[in-house]
Amino acid sequence: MSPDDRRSAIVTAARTVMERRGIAATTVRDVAAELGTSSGLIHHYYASMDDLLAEAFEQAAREDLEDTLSAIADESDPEGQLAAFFDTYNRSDDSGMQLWLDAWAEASRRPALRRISRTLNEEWQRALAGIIREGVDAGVMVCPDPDASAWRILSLLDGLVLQVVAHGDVVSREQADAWSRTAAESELGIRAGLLTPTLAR
Amino acid sequence: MSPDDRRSAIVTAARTVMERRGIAATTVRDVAAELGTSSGLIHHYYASMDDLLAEAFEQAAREDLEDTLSAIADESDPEGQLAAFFDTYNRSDDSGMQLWLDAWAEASRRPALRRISRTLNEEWQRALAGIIREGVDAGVMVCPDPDASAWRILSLLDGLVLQVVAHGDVVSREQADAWSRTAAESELGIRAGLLTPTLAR
DNA sequence: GCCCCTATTGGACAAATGCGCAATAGCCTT
DNA sequence: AAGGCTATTGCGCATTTGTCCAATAGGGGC
Repeated sequence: MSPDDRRSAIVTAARTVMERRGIAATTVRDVAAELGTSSGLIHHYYASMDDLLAEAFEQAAREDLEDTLSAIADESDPEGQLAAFFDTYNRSDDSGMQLWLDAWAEASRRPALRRISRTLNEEWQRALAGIIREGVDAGVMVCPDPDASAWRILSLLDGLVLQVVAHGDVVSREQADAWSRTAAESELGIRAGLLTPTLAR
Repeated sequence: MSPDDRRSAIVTAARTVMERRGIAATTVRDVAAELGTSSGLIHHYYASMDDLLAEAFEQAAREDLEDTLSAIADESDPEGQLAAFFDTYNRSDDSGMQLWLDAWAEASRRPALRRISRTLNEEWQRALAGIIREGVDAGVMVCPDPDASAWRILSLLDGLVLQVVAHGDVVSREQADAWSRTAAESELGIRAGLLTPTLAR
């Protein structure tokens, strides 16, 4: 197997294990077992476990982001883009959010992870702020501070989904989805119900 | 030292280590060293490390909650109670929030921790929902669904403070504070500026 | 067909961890 | 003063972890 393919296979295996066991609990041997190879091979390609974990998290998280960005790009009007944002965000499964919980908790102690986590969070916020700015320019949204609104909408969504993933039934996935859409409608001064899940319409 | 005092001293030491190293990274030996005793003593009082971590987290988190509850109780009108809620929430330092990040991340893997984390989150939400209901009854707040609003306000606050603690300067503490107060004002239909930090008034 | 380069193996190693246990020390009762 | 109960010690054990390294295999260039 070529070095590039091998590196890619290792990262993929690491992602699989990470989603099952969590970032902190992912071990070299787990990844090797998932690959069906030896643990020494992992270190032949990655200098340290931290490097591998950081790269695996980045790839998984960036993939989710790219999914959302491309779904946004498929829509022409700002309202459609915003709806697509919520659709793709809530379509992703719980394991993706569990990864984020791990990353946020570990961020203050692992510099490599913090940088990646922070950068990706900023990109999510930027994407959202961009939609809002377009909406304001097009006159379909009202927002005095798109950056602040983007942080608020994103943080509310994160905070609600966090409850779903960490605690189960305290808040349901559907409530987290519906409540965050409603809050966004109010935040951006758009018609109530406009952001109802496009799948359900 | 009496058993009760000893148990309490162990939990206090565990909290100190937890705030420094994080929940997952707190070891029996760390706690013993913090206490200046032996590791065997810890196991004489706590059957497992998980039990100790759960109890230490519960104590730390409950203390924060009680602080807020008593600050709320000191206020007579709902608006004052809501302002007190934000005041005490934001007065607590980052280490408290770091504990919550750890707890949320570990919740899905440690049953004892999940139960406590979930229960405490529900108590926070109940306290907030209670204030809102009083406000609605008194005619000073408008809210069709106090439970949902409480979850939204709490989750937004958590989501914003999460950014502060995990990533540093992405969002400032002051922004997290101000933005969440503004959102609450809008959510509950109360006058903008009414929730401005009471300390700053 | 031979040889070298590197991907790959499989285990060694030290450090760290939770937990248990036999021995000790210190206090309270009698 | 004696004795017993228990808090406390200090170490040992088994396990798990990241990391490293000498040995092997296998394939592509001469």
